[in-house]
This record gives sequence, structure tokens and C-alpha cells, in this order.
Amino acid sequence: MARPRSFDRDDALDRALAAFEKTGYEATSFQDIVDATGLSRSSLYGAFGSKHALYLAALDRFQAHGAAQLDALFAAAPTALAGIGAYLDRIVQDAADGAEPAALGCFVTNTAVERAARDAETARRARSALEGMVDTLRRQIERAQAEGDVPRHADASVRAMSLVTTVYGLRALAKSGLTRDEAERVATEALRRLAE
Amino acid sequence: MARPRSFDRDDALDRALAAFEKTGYEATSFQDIVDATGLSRSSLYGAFGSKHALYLAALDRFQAHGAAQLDALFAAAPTALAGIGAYLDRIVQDAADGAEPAALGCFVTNTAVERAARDAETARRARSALEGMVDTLRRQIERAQAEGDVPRHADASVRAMSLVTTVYGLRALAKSGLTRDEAERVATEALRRLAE
DNA sequence: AGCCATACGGAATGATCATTCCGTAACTCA
DNA sequence: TGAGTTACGGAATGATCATTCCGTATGGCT
Repeated sequence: MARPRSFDRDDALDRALAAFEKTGYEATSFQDIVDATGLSRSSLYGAFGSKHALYLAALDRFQAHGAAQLDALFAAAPTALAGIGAYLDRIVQDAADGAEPAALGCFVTNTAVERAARDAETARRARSALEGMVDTLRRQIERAQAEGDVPRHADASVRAMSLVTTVYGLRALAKSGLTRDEAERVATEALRRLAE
Repeated sequence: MARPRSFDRDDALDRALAAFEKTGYEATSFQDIVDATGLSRSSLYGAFGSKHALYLAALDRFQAHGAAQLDALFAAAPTALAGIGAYLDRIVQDAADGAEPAALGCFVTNTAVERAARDAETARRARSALEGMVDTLRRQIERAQAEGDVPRHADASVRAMSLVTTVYGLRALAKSGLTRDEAERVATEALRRLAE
């Protein structure tokens, strides 16, 4: 009935996401988003409503993308334990490489620490991302138990939570200057303990 | 030789710290600090130079205070393992209670995640806080080995890093809405694994 | 072709940001 | 007690913030 939007919504969201990933919520100005997307203020406000709404939309997109990536990683792994190992490798790699696009969920950690305490909508998303991760890992651990790689008597739920704690911890420590080597040792230890 | 300062520097620092703890660096305005300290802009600039310098000074004060508290906690514990257990209890308690003054180092985690990537001075402090924690815990683990509570063959350094990873992870997860119950289970599991 | 609803660019808007400046008050020292 | 120095309160300062607004361009529909 009227003039159609001339840009792709998801594309804009991805670019905005990259900006938020780099500098967080507060320190990313709307001008930064305008620059990152190449769109005008009007277009962005027209499509998303506000900086806050845009942030939440980017968060949702990131979350969906991250969850899909995680599923793909496990689907491709020969065994559940190998999948978890590959996942931890990925975390170590992402955490230690410094300024990369912060793949596989790092944004969620940042978001949780920076915003969740002051923004209920963000907190809701942080919690649901956490639950999703714990759930995915719990299923993989149960699969590993069925495959004989993790002892049957272990509480898969607690091990999943511990693993997620390690993942979030590694991300936070990476920002404190943990070296790749140190991260690797922590990850190796976590995997070893998962399996025994 | 001239008019002396009418407020206590450390006192002001403590109040500023409380403000930074509550809302982070970016989201805490200088006006917030003025309100929190009850001092004037001039006094604060006169004493500290800039918001950034004030932040770093607050960080240093927090770090010194936190390290002393940690040492006191271990000094008071009957055994090293009991001390580590008490420490984890404290982390769980702090993490789960919501909006309290974020005792025992939580501020360092926030700082690392929010600022370290964009501020070299902060990064330096985050790294040194991390090293201090790992070091303190490594010594306690070695003491626990001598006391027969942790197997001698264990690599105390790796176990210390794993423990610190868990601590940072718990803090990040707490902000994502981890319940106290869940945090307790993770902490208990971490302690159990440390000792075996 | 012409109407109309929307997209868009870019210039306002008003609030808030960190920081500076200045006049006055307060205190030390001689 | 008077001179010299610094602290302090509060009002500027200029930049930047998110958001709004308006004039024009654009494309779908009859």
C-alpha cells in the first residue's frame, strides 16, 4: 500500500549487534548504530522504535543464532563428549583471541553483567539464554552417559550447570587477561572432570 | 600552608565505589557521584582529577580491601579446605542476594567485563586482581594438600584457576538469574571435586 | 497516470554528559 | 592579625546523548 523498506531488517540487526558487542549498551551511541548500519535515524526508529527495543531485538537474534550454532556443533560431533570438548575448545579460542566477533554467546555474558541488573527485559533474556544452555548441555551429558563416556550415577543437571559456570567464568576471565594457555588448562580440567 | 581538605579521601572513595558498584562506569554520571559523596564537583576534581582517575582509585581501594578480607577469611579458617568452603559459601550468598554491596570482589568481575576491553589501566588492574586471587587460592590448596584434604598429586595451580573460573562464573550467572539453590549446587560440586 | 501511505535524510530538540571557571570562604603560617 | 594558599559551591561550557519532526522521495494500488 506504500513505499517498502529499502533495507533488510535482519541485516541491520546484525550490524547493530556487532556494534553492541564491541562496546556494550551504554557506551554504544545511536550515532554509532547509524554509522554501523549505514541507515538513517528515521529508518532505525521507524523499524525498531527505540535504542532499547533495537538492543533487545539484536539480543534475540543473537540468541537464536547462537542456539542454532550450538545445536549444529553437537549434531556434527561423533559423540556427545567429543561435542562438549569441541564446544569448550571453541570457547577457549573465542575467549583468548581478543577482539573477534565474540561468537557463541559471549554477548549474552556481557549483557547479563552490564545490563541485567537494571533492565528487566534484558534479565528475562539472560535467564532464558542460561536455561537454554544448561538444557542443551544436560541433554548432551545424558547422551554421553548413554554412550558410556560419563558415569551413569552422575547428576547430569548439576554437571551441566557446572559446565555453564565454567563457560561464563572463562569468558569473564578472558576479559581479565587470562592467557589462552591458562584457559586451555581450565577447559581441559573441566572436561576431564565431567567424564570421571 | 593553606586550607585543609574537609572530607576524608578514603571515605569519599568508598561512597563513589558504592555508586560505581551499583551502576558500572558508563552508567554512573559524575552527578551520581556528587550525590553519593555529598561533595561538590570541585572537591572531587580537586582530589581525584577526573571521573576516570576516580574510578581507578576506587578500584584500587576495592581491590586492597577485598584482598585483605580474603586473607582474613582464610586466616580464621580451621583448615584450608574449610576456608575455601567458607569462601564459596560467601560467593553464593553474595551472588544470590541480589542488590547488596557486592562484597568480596564482584566489582572486579563487573569491571573486567564492562571496561577492561576498552581501558588499558582497568585491564591491568583486572589482570592483577585475577593473579592475586589465583595465587591466594593456590597457596590455600597447597596448604590443604599438606593437611591431607586435597590429593598430593593434584596440580594446585590448575585447581586454583578452575576455582577462580567457577567464582567468576557464579557471579556472571547470578546476574543472569541463577537461583541461590542452583548456585549452591555448583559450589558444592566444585568443592567436592577440589578435594578428590 | 494519480493518489496516498510510508521510507528516508537531515536538521532541530531538550536533556544530560564530563569538565572548567570563578568568587568566596576557610585555614595555616609568619 | 594579616597575607597567602587552597577548598569549596554553584554557575557556566560545549559536547554528545536519545529522540522527534518535517519536507521530500518512493513505490504500491486503483
